[in-house]
Amino acid sequence: MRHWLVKTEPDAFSLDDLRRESPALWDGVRNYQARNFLREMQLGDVVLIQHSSCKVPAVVGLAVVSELALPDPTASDPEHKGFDPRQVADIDADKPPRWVAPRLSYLRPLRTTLPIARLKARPELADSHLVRRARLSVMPLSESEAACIASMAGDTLLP
DNA sequence: GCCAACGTTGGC
DNA sequence: GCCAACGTTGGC
Repeated sequence: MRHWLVKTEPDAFSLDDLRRESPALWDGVRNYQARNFLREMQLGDVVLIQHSSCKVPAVVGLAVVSELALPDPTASDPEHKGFDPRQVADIDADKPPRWVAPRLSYLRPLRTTLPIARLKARPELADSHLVRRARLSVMPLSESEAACIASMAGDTLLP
């Protein structure tokens, strides 16, 4: 079982929104590295939800992968902001879909929410994607990184 | 295939 | 709202 971290803007879709709408399609990702990570997600993997672009950016809660990544329907919808005609071309050509979305099911809030500033201060996380890769919205956590976050949050990070 | 211009993300 | 750190686009 792997651990992942995903970012979401709470004004658009918060942890509470996920709780109300669980399970939810995690759509709208339009970055190739993030897309590759979405493809790697396995059923039962635990996903840390991080609020971004808000007053206190922080890891706030947990979800679990409840359906493997499927073609992101918002990418084939011309009415949608995330529309990408190449998605339609890929599907028509029987190629793997360019953009995908897994389904995530709400788990719980973290016992202690963890502001990004606190995470960035930890030497154990200095080499993590979170610290090293600006703007990446989907990333894996190593076991040791997950263990560090678990201990900071007073949470097992288990489903 | 290089790279300058441009657009976006997201912490601060 | 600023701006650094990116990723993408398109002319050449």
